[in-house]
Parts: sequence; structure tokens; C-alpha cells
Amino acid sequence: MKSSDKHEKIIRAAVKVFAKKGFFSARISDIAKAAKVADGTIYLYFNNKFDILISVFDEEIGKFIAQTKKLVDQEENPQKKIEVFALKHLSMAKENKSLAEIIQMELRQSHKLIKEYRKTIFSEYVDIISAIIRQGQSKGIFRKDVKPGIAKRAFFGALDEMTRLWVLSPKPPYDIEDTAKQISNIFLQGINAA
Amino acid sequence: MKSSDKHEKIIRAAVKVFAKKGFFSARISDIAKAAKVADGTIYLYFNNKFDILISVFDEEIGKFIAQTKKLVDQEENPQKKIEVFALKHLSMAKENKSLAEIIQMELRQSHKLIKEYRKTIFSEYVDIISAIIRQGQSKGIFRKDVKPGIAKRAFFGALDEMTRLWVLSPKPPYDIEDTAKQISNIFLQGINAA
Amino acid sequence: MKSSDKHEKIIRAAVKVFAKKGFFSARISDIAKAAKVADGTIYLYFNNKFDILISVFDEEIGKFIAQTKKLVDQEENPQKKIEVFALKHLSMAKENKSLAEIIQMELRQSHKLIKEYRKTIFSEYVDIISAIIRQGQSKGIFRKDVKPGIAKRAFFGALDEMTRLWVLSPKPPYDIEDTAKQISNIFLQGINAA
Amino acid sequence: MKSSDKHEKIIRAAVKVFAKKGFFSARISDIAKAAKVADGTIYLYFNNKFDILISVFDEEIGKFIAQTKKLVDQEENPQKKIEVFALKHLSMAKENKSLAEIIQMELRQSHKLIKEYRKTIFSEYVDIISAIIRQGQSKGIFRKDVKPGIAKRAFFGALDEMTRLWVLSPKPPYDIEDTAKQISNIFLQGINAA
DNA sequence: GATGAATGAGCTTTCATTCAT
DNA sequence: GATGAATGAAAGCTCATTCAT
Repeated sequence: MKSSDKHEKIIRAAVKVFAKKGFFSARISDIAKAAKVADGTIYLYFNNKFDILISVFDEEIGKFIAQTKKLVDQEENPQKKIEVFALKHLSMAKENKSLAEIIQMELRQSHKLIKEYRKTIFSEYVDIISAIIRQGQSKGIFRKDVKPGIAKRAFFGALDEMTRLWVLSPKPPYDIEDTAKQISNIFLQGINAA
Repeated sequence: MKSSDKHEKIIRAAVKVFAKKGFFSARISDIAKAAKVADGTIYLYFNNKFDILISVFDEEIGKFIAQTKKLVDQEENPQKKIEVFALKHLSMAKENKSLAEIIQMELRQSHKLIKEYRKTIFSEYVDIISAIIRQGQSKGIFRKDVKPGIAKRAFFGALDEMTRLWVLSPKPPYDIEDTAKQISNIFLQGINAA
Repeated sequence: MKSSDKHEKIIRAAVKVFAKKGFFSARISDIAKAAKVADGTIYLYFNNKFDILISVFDEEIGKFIAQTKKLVDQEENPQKKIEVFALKHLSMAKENKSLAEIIQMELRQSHKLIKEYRKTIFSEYVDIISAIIRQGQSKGIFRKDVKPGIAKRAFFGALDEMTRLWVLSPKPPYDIEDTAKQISNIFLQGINAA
Repeated sequence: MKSSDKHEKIIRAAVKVFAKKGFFSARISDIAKAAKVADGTIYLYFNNKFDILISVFDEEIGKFIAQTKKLVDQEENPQKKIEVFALKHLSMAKENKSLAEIIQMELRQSHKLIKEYRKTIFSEYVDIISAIIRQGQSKGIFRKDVKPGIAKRAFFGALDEMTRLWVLSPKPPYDIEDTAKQISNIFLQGINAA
């Protein structure tokens, strides 16, 4: 289909341009040029500039969360699940640096809609972690005194910070797998029941 | 001095306005009104809008880092130092929510200067953590296989994420001291040598 | 013929849309939608947006003037002719409110072509009145000191203003026949020779 | 005062530009250039383009209505009042052709606010006429069967149409005083009681 | 002939910055 | 030093018009 082509092209161009310049400094004409369409064409597919940003979140982040869930579900062992989650999270930053940059930057904005959006979409994501923790606690593997609501954020925050380091560096600053392992390892020992 | 009065007033007003609206959506006239000075007066103390943001970082964050260092230095025990750091970090968000919001939001921008800035200033801050870790390792308290460069970011990231939750919530979402304790506790057990 | 079908459909749609939104605020796509044709189709029948407006005038107003002439010609008595003219004029606003609205609004525009157009088409129309007056004067029924060139416009203006009231009101603001009678009556007594 | 100067300058420039190009075709930059101010300056004195138009109406038409009322009030005789009204109305078109053009054109637009505005402001104006008619009727000078609500509009419409002729012609098409006299004369004989 | 997706010129409006007072 | 009116560049968005299908 012609039209879905354009939609896709614009989204991809927007990801690049937003990543490079940030939402506010990005001009519609930048995105149009990157997508090789006319400025006006963008408004055939999106209501306004902000709508493009939201669409980027919806479509791209949605895909990523679904993938993560699937991977985690394939494991049985809670400890293994944690490791898989960490690796997937950090891999994303490597494979789609631009998107990772946008998540890092734009999803932190003070705009009301973004705040709301962040609450919803991130809840879904970090709740994958708390579910794993609860499962581990009921199996007696993880400490009972650990509050899943705090621990999920601590673990996510740790990974998120590594992602930030990754996207902010022009060159890969560390090895993804080693780092995922180290972070999981500290966290798992930290909440270990034994 | 009269002039430093104005400088101070503008910085404080800017912190509030940036926190509320975000850097790009904040108008110079908003800051001027909040500082009770004329728009033009701002340009007697700052080169441009961006310069105000940088000054906010420099002056306000600088103070905070110095305080943190001092507190950490007062402790001997590396484990205690970690606890103090966590508590100080989370307390800041409570005591100066506007500044915390700005750090959360604006320090993530894609602007070149900001990226550069973040690297410098945050290095200084997170290196407090890695120094503690190294100290603990040399004392045989912390695991030797933990890489301080990764662990420092994991710990900082965990705290940072809790701060985000705090600044994004209209009402205090958790108890600062409990949370600081839980985060430190997981981290300390996670890097514990025994 | 197929093609004249489309032409007709577009004209009629344009009358409605121009009446509702005014020429400048009407979009080509509005007209296309109302005519149930594609945007591009309009350009097979008209050169540009303005051309549609001109065509509306030409075709719709042309018809109306011809009808008025015919009706007036059917009467012998100048006084009766005046009455017939007034009634026909006001009836038009009732029967084709959209067209009346367009005449009221768009034919007043400052656009050069419109000004020119107005001069031509309206001359033809108001000259019906002056012809009647001259006929009445030569028969000794109407005052000789009345200048037909002024009186024609006074009479037309009076009727036009009543039309405006009609098109601007959401509900019929007065009875057409009574009003036509009253206006004619004042005018006829005003130019009466006796 | 500096600021009221600019306001005045912009209004006057807008009157000229609107008269020449019409509201929709007039660009803000046209008005700015005519007023010899920067584009942005206009927004220090008016909220938006439409607001300029409304201000033109409010300020300029308001003045005119007040003047007309005053002149009419200075006469005792209803017939004389009618004559004075007609002369004042037509004189305005001569003295301030641009304003007359705007009234002719823009006050006929379909915009909701304009319609509303027209109702209010024009009511005030034409009610001057109906008041005169009622006065004349109570004195037995004017026919009792004439409905003031219709007659006021007929008289106004007659004058308005003459004004249109005036503003549409590049050269003065008639003598103001003669015309005012003729229109009044026909109308007065038309509603004469005797 | 008919379509409607695509175009891009052109507009209003905003706001950081300047500078005469 | 302080003011705030004035500036004008810059950008988001609209929509008449085109043209490949």
C-alpha cells in the first residue's frame, strides 16, 4: 500500500531527526526532507508535530515491549528471566540507538501528555520486572522483605542509566552482554533469599 | 551586592519556570515576571536563554554535589557511605523538587552542550560512588569481580529512577528514608563479598 | 450529458458551501465533498476557485434576472410592475436562500473582477427599475423631477436591505408579501406625480 | 502617549489595507508596512488579524454613529431630521471612503462574530431612523400605516446602496447633497400623511 | 474522464533579543 | 543599571492546484 509506506517513512525519518535534534529543535521540514516527502505530506498522516512524537512512542515502543514480554515468558526460572530482561533492554539501545535516544530524551519531557503517556507505557514495562520478582518470592528464591514496587524501579533504573551512557557515547562504551550480566548479577545477589 | 541579588533572583525564578514548563516552552518573559524584573534585565546577567539553563546547572547542582561529598566524607564505613549517599540523593528531590525536575528533564536533552555538560558534571557525581566501591573492595568488604564503573551507574540509575517517580507524582509517592534504605540494602547485598 | 451533470452538481454544491462559509473560508475539498466528486474533478470544469464563484454568479443570477424581466414585462401598469419587481426580489431570498446569501456577501468583495462584474450584472438588473420609472414618467404617473438613476438604486437598496435581514436571520423575520407591498407602497407614493 | 500612537497608526493602516484588498486578502505584513511598524508590533496591540477588523468597526463606526445621533438631535422637525440623516450618511462615504468600503464589504461577511456584531451595531444605527418615524407619526406628519421597522430599513437600504455606488466608483459618481435631497424627498413623500 | 495523494508556496503568529529612554 | 516596546526571523500548518494512475 502506498499510504502505509509514507507513514512508515515519516516515522522512521522522525525517529532519526528527533534523536539528532530533539523534539523542539527538530523542524517539520527536517523530517520531511529526511523522509523525502513534502512538508505538507506529513499532515496527511499526522495531525501535528506532537502527534508524530506520540506515534513514534506508540508504534516503536509498543513493538519493543511485546518482544520483551515474549522473551521473558519463554524462560521458567525467575533468575533467568531477570537476565533475559536485562540483555534485551540493553540490546535495544544497541540495535536501535535513535529510538533509545528519543526514549531517553523526549519521554522525560514535562509536557502533560507525555507524563501521562509515560505513566501508562512504562508501568506496563516495569511491571514485567515486578511480576518476575513476585514469582521468585513465592518460590522462595527471592527475599520476602524486598518490595517489588521499589525493586522493579531500581533494576529498571540501573539498566536505563546504562542505556543513557550508551546513547550518549559516540562509540560503544561497553560490551552489552558483560554489562547485562553484571547488572543482573548484582541485582540477583541483592535480592537473593539464601 | 545589588547585582548578585538580581542574578540570584533570576536563577531561582528560572528553576521554577523551567520545572513547570520545560526549557523550550518557558518564555524569557515568564522568567522575568517570576523574578520581578524586566525582560531586558535578564540579558544584563545572562547571555541568552540557554545560558540561564547552564547557570542553573552549574550553580545549583554544584552546591548539591559539594554537600553530598561532604556528607559521604564524614562516614568511615563504605556501607554506611552508600547509605548516606542514597538518602542524600533522594532527599534532594524532596527538598528541591523544581531543581530535581529540571535535572530529570532538561539534563537529558540532545543539545550538544548539555551532553558535554552532563558527562562532566555527572562523572564527578557518580565517581563518588565508584570511589566508595573501590574503597570497600580494597577493604575486602565488596566483591572484587564487581566493576566499579558499572556498579556506580547501576546504583545511581536506581536512585535516579526513584527520583523520577517522585518528581512526576503530584503527591509524595513513597517514604524517602524507607526507600533509600531498601535501595542501599539491595545494592549492598548485591556487591557484598561474603 | 454526463459532463454537464457534474458541472451542475459542483455549482450547486458551491452555492451551499459559499453561503455557509463564505468564499475565502470555503475549501475546494468542501465543495468537492458536497458535490460528491473528487477534488481534482473540480478542475476539469473550472479553472480555479474564483472561477467557480464567477460561474455561480453568471449562471444562477442570470437565470433570476431573466425571470424577473419576464414577470415585469407581463404587466402593463408601471405601478403594478414595481410591485411585481419587489415581490419577485424578496421571494428569491426565500426560495433560494443560499444564493441570496452569496449575493449579499460575496458580490460585495473588493476583488477587482467582482467589482467589475457587479457593475455589469447589477446594471442590467436595476435598469429594469429605471425603465419602469421612465415609462411611468412619460405616462405622467410618476414625478418628472425624480431622477431614474437615483430612484432605481434607492428602490433596489431598500429591497436589498430587506433581503439582508432575511438571509441573516435564522428564522423568517417577516412576511414576504406584506413587506413587498409596504416597500412598493412607500416608493410609489414617494414618486407619485399627483 | 507612545503606545496609543501605534494603536492609532495600525488602525488607520488597516482601514486602508482592508479597503484595498479585503480582509482575507490583506496580509498582516501589508498592514505592518503601511503602518511603518514591524509585523510583530501589531500583536502588541491586537490579539490577531480578526481583532484588528473588529477594532476598526468598534472605534471608527462608533464615532460615526455618535456624530450622526448628535446631528439628528439638533433638529426638531422629523422631516428635517430625515434629511440630516441622509446627508450625514452619504457624506461619510465621501469623507472616509476607505472606512465606507470596509463597512460595505467586510461587515457583510458570513463570519459568526461579524453577523452578531452587525446586528448590534446596525440596530443602533437604523433605530435612529425608526425613532424619527415614530416621532413623525405621533405628530401626525407621517402615515400611521407605515411600519417603522420596515421603513427604517428601506430608507437605510436606499442610502446604503448609494454609498456602494460611491465607493465602487473610482471617480465621484454623483453630487452628495443633491442625492441626499432626492432620496429624502422620495422617502418623505412616500410616508407623508397628507 | 475521474481520482485523491502529493505538493510547496504562503500565511499568521510567537518570542528571544535589542536598544532608546 | 533597568526598563519594556519594538523588532523580525523563524516555523507550524493550510489548502489550491497538479498529475500519475
